[in-house]
Amino acid sequence: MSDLKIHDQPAYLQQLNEVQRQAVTTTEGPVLVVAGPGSGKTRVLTFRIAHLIQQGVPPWEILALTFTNKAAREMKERIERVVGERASRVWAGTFHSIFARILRIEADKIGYPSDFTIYDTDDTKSVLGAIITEMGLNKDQYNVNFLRNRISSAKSNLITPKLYRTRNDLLDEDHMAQRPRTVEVYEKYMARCKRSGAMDFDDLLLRMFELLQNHPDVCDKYRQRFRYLLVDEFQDTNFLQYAIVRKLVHYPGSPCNICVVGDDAQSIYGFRGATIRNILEFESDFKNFGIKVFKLEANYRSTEHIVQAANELIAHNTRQIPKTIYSQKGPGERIKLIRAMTDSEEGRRVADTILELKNRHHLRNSDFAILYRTNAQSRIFEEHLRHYNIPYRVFGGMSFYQRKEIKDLIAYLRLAVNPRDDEALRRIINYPRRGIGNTTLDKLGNLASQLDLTMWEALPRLDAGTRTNTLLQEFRHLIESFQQKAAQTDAYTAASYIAQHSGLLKELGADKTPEGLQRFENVTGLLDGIKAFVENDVLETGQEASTDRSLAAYLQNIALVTDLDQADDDGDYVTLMSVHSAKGLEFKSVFVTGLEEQLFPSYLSLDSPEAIDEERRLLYVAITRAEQFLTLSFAHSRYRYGQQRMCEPSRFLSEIAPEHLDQTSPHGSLSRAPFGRFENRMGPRSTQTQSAPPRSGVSGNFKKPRQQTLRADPATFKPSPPEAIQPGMKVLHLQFGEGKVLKVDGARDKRVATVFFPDLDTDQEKRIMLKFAKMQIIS
DNA sequence: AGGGCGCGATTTTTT
DNA sequence: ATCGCGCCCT
Repeated sequence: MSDLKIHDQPAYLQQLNEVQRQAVTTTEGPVLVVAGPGSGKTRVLTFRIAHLIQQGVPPWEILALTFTNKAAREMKERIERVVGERASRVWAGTFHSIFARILRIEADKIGYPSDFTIYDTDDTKSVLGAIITEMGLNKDQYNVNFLRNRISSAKSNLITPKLYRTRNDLLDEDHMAQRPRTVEVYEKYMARCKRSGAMDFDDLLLRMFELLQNHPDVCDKYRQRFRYLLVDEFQDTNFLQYAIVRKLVHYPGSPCNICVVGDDAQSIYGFRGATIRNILEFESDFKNFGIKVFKLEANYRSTEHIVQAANELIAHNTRQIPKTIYSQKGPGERIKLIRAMTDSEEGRRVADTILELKNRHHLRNSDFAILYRTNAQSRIFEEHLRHYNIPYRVFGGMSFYQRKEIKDLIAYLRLAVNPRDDEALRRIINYPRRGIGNTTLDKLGNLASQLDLTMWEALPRLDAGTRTNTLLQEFRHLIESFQQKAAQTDAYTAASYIAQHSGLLKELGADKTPEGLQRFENVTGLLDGIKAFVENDVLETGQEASTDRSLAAYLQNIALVTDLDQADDDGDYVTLMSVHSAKGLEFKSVFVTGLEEQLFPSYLSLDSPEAIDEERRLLYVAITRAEQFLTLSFAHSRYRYGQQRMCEPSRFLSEIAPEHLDQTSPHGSLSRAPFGRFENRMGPRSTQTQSAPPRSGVSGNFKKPRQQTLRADPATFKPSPPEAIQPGMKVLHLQFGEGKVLKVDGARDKRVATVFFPDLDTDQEKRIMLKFAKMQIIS
């Protein structure tokens, strides 16, 4: 901050160090930002976008691609803080959601309906299962998980079925693996998805690439449109994602305003196709466009021992971008090492250490994270935390949207929007049971592939005997009535009609076991979420006003959302998660556990140097999550697969200089007094979504306002017509109480009022979409 | 059509 | 140990 011209600069630029500032203000031409952990990466990215807008770039000409919805949301929020509402016009989102949006617009050009269905991993496996059954293949040999991986990685490397056929190396591999017909499965799979009007996650990328490749006019349109392109976590991109990015910016005469931000040392998703080469070779790829490289090496997160240990560790990797991360926070404490005899002792001592640190440094539960390589390790920590009454929350595991009952209802909803969705149909044609058994289903499947139709289309042509025919016809009428509802009413009306008339609610309601009750609640929770989607009148930060409240719109919203995105951050609990899930997070105190050979590094990585390097990066990520206190732990024996096994300390431990480690026993006088309230999740393997109903995909924030004096009574509440609402008026909002209208902008359906609600304790200023507003004018 | 039993697998995971 | 799946029996 020694720049003399500092006072001439906008406030946001003054919050940056020299390198960061250059990375933000070098707006033209290709830029690579190598961002070490805790180096202010997100700040650079968001300020850069804000800066572009301040410089007069129209927000809609900026495309920012991320990997998670959470990252995209945070980015938009932070941009809005600098440039205000204009932020909502920036195209910021995940690769998948942005491309889905474009593909829906351009759907007709690639022979898809614009309301195409998005298949998740389960749907994909189910399609593959049907194909191998139909082809009469052995399902151990042609294992669906293998096939899914193989196809996914082919797509991620831009290998279409046609190209696959020409690739002798791949065909040979399949032959050697006794799976010579893999390419046929791949072809059939693609054809089926197309026929069903469905795309899987990889297709969203592949079809995007093909759209740009095969339609020069469309390609030009988006090249013109997105004059400025930014990519977050670039080290996690796969070949296909990079190919799309290149397509958009790498062409003769391109202004080539692309900025990629990432850290090769934090590339930990190689197993799902991410290729570290993208970032390593980015510089040479854009040399001709005059690329500038900025390295953010100042770490504002962690103390010196932690940063240096991380540096030493990662120095053992080959192939990396040279950089030296240095701490800005003083030496701090040494890294504690726990050597335990057993996994159970490890658990106990981690819990002990948490109590001790809480005591000595006045930390909150939420300042702690326990990280592990595999999710199976969480159980022991849970037991010990429970024993000490330390509240905790386990991340990972089954998400809300993966639960069977949720997927069942969603399958009905999907079918109502797109009856060609074979996977949805297969899932619910006989659930709840309506006498359409496997025999009939097989016949239907065979007929469909014979006629090259979807099952829905083949349904009326199937003759399965008088009795079954009647049942099938009833089913058709049922779905047709759902289709009608979906087309004519809003998402909630349609969904509750469907939940009721499909018999799903009745079926679930009949089960009075605790699990059955939970399932019923999950489904009603989903319906509540849909209701919130329909009634939602609050325009979230960075959101564009959208007035579509149809079932189709709802499904499009949830298809690319996980409930990890909506993890509520209130509550004081210790975080338990895998190292992978911890990426991007930070905690005052971090425990990295199970540092043993075969576990961390994983036994599956032992025979490949590249895989070991990725494990090392994984540990690098884990270590650099810690701000002040880092504890590493391992056990000499551990139960694995029901057997107690001896284990060796991880090789990675010896790669950290002993001077950073504090190996003295942490046990002085330890208070065993229980801290915190007992508020653990119910079961040992619970997830963070235990009881929380999902929030609407569009809006999120439904914090209940405090009960205050001026609260609307739903019984007497009469919403005023939206047209009547004008700036300066006092209004009563059904949810937020009394408020004052500050301004109204937008036109017709998209009118948005900015209202100040004094009764709320946070986010008092809300942007309310008047079309859906539940507000009554007081004066 | 559904329940029960036995066998095999079991890193990490956004979208 | 634990869970999911597939097969077989009722």
